[in-house]
Amino acid sequence: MIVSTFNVNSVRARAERVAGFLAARRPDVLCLQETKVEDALFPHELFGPLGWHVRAYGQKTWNGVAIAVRDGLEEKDVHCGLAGTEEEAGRRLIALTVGDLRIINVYVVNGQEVGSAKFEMKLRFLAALRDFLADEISRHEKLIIVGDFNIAPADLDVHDPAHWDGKVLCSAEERAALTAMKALGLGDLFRVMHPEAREFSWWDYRMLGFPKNLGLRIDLILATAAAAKAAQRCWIDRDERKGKNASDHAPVLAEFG
Amino acid sequence: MIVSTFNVNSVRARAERVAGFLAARRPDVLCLQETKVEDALFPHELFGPLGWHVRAYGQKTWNGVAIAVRDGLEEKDVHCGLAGTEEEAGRRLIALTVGDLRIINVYVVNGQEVGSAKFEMKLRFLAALRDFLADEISRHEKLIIVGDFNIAPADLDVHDPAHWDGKVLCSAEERAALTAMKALGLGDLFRVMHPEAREFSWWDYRMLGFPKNLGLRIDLILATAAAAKAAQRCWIDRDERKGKNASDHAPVLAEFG
DNA sequence: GTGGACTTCG
DNA sequence: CGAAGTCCAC
Repeated sequence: MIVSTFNVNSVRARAERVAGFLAARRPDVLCLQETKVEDALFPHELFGPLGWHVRAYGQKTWNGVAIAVRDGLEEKDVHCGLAGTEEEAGRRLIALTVGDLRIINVYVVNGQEVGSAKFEMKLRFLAALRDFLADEISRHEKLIIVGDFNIAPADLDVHDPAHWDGKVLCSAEERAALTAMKALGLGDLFRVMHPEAREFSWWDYRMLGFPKNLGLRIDLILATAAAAKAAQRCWIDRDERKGKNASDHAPVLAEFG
Repeated sequence: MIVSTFNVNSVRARAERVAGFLAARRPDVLCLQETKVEDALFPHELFGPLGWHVRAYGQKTWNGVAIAVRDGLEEKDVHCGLAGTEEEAGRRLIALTVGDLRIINVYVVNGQEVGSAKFEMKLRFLAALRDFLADEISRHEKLIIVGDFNIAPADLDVHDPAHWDGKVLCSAEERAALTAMKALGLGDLFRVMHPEAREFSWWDYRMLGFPKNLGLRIDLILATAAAAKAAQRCWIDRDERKGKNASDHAPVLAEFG
């Protein structure tokens, strides 16, 4: 089974790209972030004819997550929202179970700048996410949490560590919050499988970020030991960031046996 | 020689449509209205590779006219602007000569509503245009003035004359102003060649105007006797209004021998 | 640099 | 309905 995470930066603006990705990679489960659309307007007509059905949890303008599940597979225990964070942070989490795999899809708040009010909000969000995860892990042995974490775990995940040192997405506090989540028993699947690879999943639209490969790896798949044991591959589909009308993120994929 | 007039409703938003039109119809001269772009940002890169060069006279957001001339043909006596109208009406006129044919390209003000301040401004614009034309005609025997006149000359040019009776684009005052221009010795080429045809060149984007054919013929080619004598055909390219990303106007074309 | 919301205009 | 501007976020 292939699970993918993809921050699409508007599912409506990215319609053809997402359709092309589904047709080319045929993930069994596709977790989307930054759908930027309220549920009533979610473009189900994009997914249905291709053979996927979608659980969406979105809002106007910002944020929004969704999970597309390939027809034939059945999802259960769908859960929307991260309690206590939504008033200030919006709709950023959806979870469901396919077979014996619990899948949590999250869009972590960006945090704008270290020390800002939004940065404090990000830390609160990460604390709430850790608590939520602890509970989920206690009830699901085989679990993954995927999405845009807006944190580059280590210097190897940054094109220019000196330039990014201490900045938002790379600060010690954010990395500590991610470490606290991993301490619940989660492994960073791409890094486990590629201990030395300097690959990225996000490149700023500005300043020729992608052509110059000025990227960060902030889109992650964290897996419990039971899920990681089943994992066969984990890779970043860098090609999806190429060309016109691309998102600023590339999808990350993992195959489970 | 084929001359065409086309209100593109933004030359940048219409880039692919305009390129397709040039490739398909290969007009020697293409007069554009509502380019909606200042000259420094005019998309010359759209025309150059296809084999046309452009004289533009535009502004931000509104109005703007341009003339594309096929490479190999040379334009002279380029004239921009209609004196005395620009402060209130913006950039709406450009003229040039190709061979012995004087070509004036105009985007007449819309006028919003009969009796409004903008309607009075439209009448002032039409008066200034008449004076300008009188002078041009005195100096150029073979002359055409093409563009979006925002006037349907007669009831035959209106899908529902009763509904439009007296309204802006169809009022007696506007039609009288057009008649005054024609009185300088200009013929409405499409009407001269198709005395009975009920064809339109503009359909409102709203209320399914095109699917229901709720159109008006407001895009005209007026020709002096010498120019009309050389005219072989005049037609409206209604197909260009079809499909996605179309302008609300169709191009009008004329072939001169 | 790209997207969405809102406003203005036709 | 669909342009472009302004504003805001990332």
